[in-house]
Amino acid sequence: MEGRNEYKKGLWTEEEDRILMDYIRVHGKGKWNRIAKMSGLKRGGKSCRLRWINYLSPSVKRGGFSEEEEDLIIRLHNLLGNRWSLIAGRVPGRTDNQVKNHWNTHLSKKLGIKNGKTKVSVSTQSFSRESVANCIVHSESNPEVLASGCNRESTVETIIEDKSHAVFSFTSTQEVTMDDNNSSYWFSNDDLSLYAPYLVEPVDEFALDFVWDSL
DNA sequence: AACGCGTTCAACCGCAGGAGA
DNA sequence: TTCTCCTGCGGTTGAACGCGT
Repeated sequence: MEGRNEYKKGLWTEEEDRILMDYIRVHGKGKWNRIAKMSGLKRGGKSCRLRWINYLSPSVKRGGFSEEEEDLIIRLHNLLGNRWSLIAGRVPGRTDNQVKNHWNTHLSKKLGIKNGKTKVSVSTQSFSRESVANCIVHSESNPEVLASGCNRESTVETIIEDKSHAVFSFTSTQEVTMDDNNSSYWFSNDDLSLYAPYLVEPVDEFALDFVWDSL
């Protein structure tokens, strides 16, 4: 059906927009496959639905995102992850596609998030649960060695916490060194959410002393 | 002016789940 | 219960655009 080449693809023309608008104005939305057939458009139902929801609907807000909208999206994304429709549902006038695109092209860069990973910088190599000031990192291959260095891309394997420390155990393709005290590590957001949610969603009482580095 | 390259975002794709026959 | 149709979702693609050389 839609998989075959009987439907037009690509950008919509003004004429197609007008036809779809006129049809919906008279008959209402829904039953998109029927609309596609009855309106005379050579478009699939899915394409018609998407065009209406993301562009033609009067409830869609055009133009750039405000700071308030961005802030809301960031907070909702921390809470919900990539559940764009849920996020969009709480940002008036914005569609899931708009929110998703804006996140991928602007906000992920702004926050230093790439490929689902977040860069966490710590000022020293010890990590106190009370002050949450520092971070102890042990290498998987050599548990005795404190890891340091910049931009190490890592996968958290385990994290052990007691009252005063959190110990990340991770794999890394890079050699672990013991040099500088100014370290940055890349951890997947999933790992952080699971093992150290207070890093992903800062909580005031922990008085986090870390920086979300921008790229 | 022409070209190459990176960025943006509209649109597509595959899949899952719900509704109803 | 099973099947078909419809809708909605998240990831991906590619055309259009802007900018630097």
